[in-house]
Amino acid sequence: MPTIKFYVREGLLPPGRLTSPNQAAYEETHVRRLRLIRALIEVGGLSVASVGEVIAAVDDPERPVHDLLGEAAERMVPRYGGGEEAGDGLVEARERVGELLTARGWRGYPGSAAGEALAVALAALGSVGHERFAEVLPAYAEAAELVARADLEYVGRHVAREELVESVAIGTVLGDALFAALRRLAQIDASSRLYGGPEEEAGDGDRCGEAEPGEREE
Amino acid sequence: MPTIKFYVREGLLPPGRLTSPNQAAYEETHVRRLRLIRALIEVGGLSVASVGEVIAAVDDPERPVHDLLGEAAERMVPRYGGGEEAGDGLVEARERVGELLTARGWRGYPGSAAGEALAVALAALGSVGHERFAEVLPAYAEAAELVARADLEYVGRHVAREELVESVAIGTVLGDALFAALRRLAQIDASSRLYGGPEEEAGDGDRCGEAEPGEREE
DNA sequence: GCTATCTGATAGTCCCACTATCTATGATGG
DNA sequence: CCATCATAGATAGTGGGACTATCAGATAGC
Repeated sequence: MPTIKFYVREGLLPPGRLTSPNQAAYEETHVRRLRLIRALIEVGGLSVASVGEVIAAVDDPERPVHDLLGEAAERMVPRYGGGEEAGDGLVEARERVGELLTARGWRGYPGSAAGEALAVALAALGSVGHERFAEVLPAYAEAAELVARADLEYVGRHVAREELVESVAIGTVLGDALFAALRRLAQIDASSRLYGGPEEEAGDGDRCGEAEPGEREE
Repeated sequence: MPTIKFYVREGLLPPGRLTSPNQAAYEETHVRRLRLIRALIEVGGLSVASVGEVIAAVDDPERPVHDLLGEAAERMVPRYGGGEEAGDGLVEARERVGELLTARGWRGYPGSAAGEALAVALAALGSVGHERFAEVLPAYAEAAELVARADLEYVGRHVAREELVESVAIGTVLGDALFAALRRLAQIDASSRLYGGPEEEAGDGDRCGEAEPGEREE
């Protein structure tokens, strides 16, 4: 409950309608909004400040439907402090990003947050000796297109106009987490298949015992 | 430089070989290790503590090649405090994860960190009114397989045995960032294509001006 | 009327990633 | 040889982020 007050203070959550100077009424939308906030923070790993930006975008009625998805997606590139010692392979990486965009026929400018994030990731890979990793970019891009198509299709099928921005925010952030987890699982499977034991690896979760969640206090 | 000392203290970086009580020699491996650390922290968004675990895994010579990939991948699920008020849709989500695993024929137990992460993400999506998002899981899973295959292929082609764990660590963490960026770009393209203007959107990065990196101090 | 509860505001706590200071030792160079 | 200076190692401090606790003041309900 004190956390809620905190979010209100931070502007993430609108204050409840005051029925009297000391009594506020919270409605359905508040609960919904709070769940959104928690999901973005806990699952998406966003900072409170980032959530604020997302919320602002969600609440802005001015957004044209066009580039709204892109814009919203744009706003939530989480990390990257900037890195002043850029030089490294960043310039090259940016070029590579540009090449990829044209090769794929993707609209979008390499200077966008997403493009820059890609360049940073590529540069980081290069700096640890994995410049060849760029070779798998086509496969990654293919997969990304697959996912993006699925996202769009889902949005078109199930999402009302007025919920568009919120859904994009959710899909972008939680989708990342979702896909990351799936990638992990697919990797586990693939590696077990390639290097692994004869056949059996799967089971009902014998080791580690992930079943008990109680591990943190609040 | 003080940061390096800090990492040494935290056990992320081995101390340099002392040539005399006040002079230490750092070699190639140190630089390499430092770059790995920075990449994991800055691009991968891992905490120092998580990096420590990854490093420990990388340095452990006991790991059998089998399940090493999976194990390493397992170790770096970043987020999720645990959440004691689990109940929600988590139980259902776990079931859904199990179904997905069997449907896909993926080896791996739903109770693994990755499986749990997936369940958490699904539950979060459900809690904000997007339970239908599960419908796109097959597409996501397909994409994840694509990516995982590309990863494995890359590893098989370019990575020596003794660098395996490190490469998996890098690939897992930086690959997430890479793919997230690509997904953003693909989404921007797809949405621009669907809702967007007539044809032109791409360009050479006119707005925002991402070119100047200098924004933080160190 | 009395108390328990809620609002809003202010201040404090805890954790994390660093960063600064301090001391002893030894390098460097005139 | 001796003064200056840099460095290793240890200890303590800083700053930011996300909460959390405390404190009036104002009812709501008994």
